[in-house]
Order: sequence, then C-alpha cells, then structure tokens
Amino acid sequence: MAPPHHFDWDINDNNIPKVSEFDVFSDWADGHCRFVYPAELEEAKRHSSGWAMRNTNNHNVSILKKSCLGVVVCSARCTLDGGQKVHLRPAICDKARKKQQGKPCPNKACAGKLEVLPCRGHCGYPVTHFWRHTDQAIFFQAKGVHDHPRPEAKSTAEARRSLTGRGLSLPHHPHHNRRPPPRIPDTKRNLFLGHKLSSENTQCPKLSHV
DNA sequence: CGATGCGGGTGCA
DNA sequence: TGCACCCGCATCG
Repeated sequence: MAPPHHFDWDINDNNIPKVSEFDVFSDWADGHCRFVYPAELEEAKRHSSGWAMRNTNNHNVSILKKSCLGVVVCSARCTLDGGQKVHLRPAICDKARKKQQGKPCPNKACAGKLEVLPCRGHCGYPVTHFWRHTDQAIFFQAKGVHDHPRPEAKSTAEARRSLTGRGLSLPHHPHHNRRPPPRIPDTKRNLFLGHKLSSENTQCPKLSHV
C-alpha cells in the first residue's frame, strides 16, 4: 500500500532506510528538517553547523546529540558602523563561554557588555541536532526553530581567537589577571517561559503548563 | 586554549 | 523512559 518513501525515516528508527540520494550540506539548518549526507563528506563527519552547537549526553552510543547555545550579543544592543548588530559565536566550552560573558562589546564606541542570548527554539529549550552514522551515509535531523539571529561563522570566530592572543595586547603573561568585581549572576536557571511562544512550533509534544 | 566526543550521574515529567 | 544538563576525562589542532 504505502509507497516506498526513501526519506521517510526518523533518526531514532531501528533500521534506517537505504540511501538513494544525498543532500547538499546545509550549514544553518533550521526548523524540523532531516538530511542525508555522504559518509565521506567532511562537514558531515565533523557534525559541523553554522549554529553554535554543543555536544549533549543523550546516553545513546549510536546517535550524537547536540544543542544550540544561542548567540552572543551586546547588552546595549548597539549597532556597528556597518549598520549591523553584534552577533558573536558562543564558545562551545562552558568555561570559555563564561569568560566571554561580561567582556566589553567589540564596538569601540559602545559601553555594553557581551551576553549570551540562549536558544529557546524548541519548546522553550535549545534547538537540537542529531547525527547518526551508517556505512553508507550520515543522517542528520534537527528539532526546533532558532529564535535568535545567527552567530558569526566558525571560521570568523577562530580568526578572532588567534587574533586576540597575538595581534594586540600583551603576550601571555604567566601571572594571573582577570577577576574584576563582577561576579556574573549566572543567568543559567532562567526559563521564564510565557515570553513569546507564538512561533509556529511544528513539533512540540505536549507543552501543558506555562 | 578551546572544539569535540564520551559517558557517569542528577533532577524532572 | 525521555530529556535537559552538570562535570570531568581525553583527543586534537
């Protein structure tokens, strides 16, 4: 009866279908989407994405899961000379990300501080990406719609990193340093929902209380 | 240093 | 069970 839709699969299926065709790699995958990439595609093997995704433990050896860290913005929401906004890439490493927050806005003419705009695109939680490898292909599936602007590309962030260490300021000094006064209140435990859940949440299970 | 993966372990539906 | 997430360990560029 049901015709063989070779793309009718879910990342959690016990037996994923044979692949007939591959998709062109998609950085910035958004929304509930699924793609199939060649097993030898570097981008796919690296599980890369334009979004800042961090590995999350889903206790499943066959499926790699990642969740979005959002984007780093200026607390003053300033506008750069080019008329653009500050949309930096959140550090994937927790420690590095904490160090990012509170740093002065890259805009010289701005007194704002950098802060993380968390992703709440999947039922109030960060958008998630799933990667699964088979002999013939690499399957990708995303859940949620990013509710924040795109962070700068990974390459741009890397360039910035290698720049801030040598180009300016003093060389690595063995002495400790930073430890101003701000104790960074750590707005981790936020979750003040009921903010703006009006988006077309395509696949949110129940979402009862708010 | 930090990007990435892994997996033990916790707290909630 | 499923999910979000904290934490340390390890590899690699």
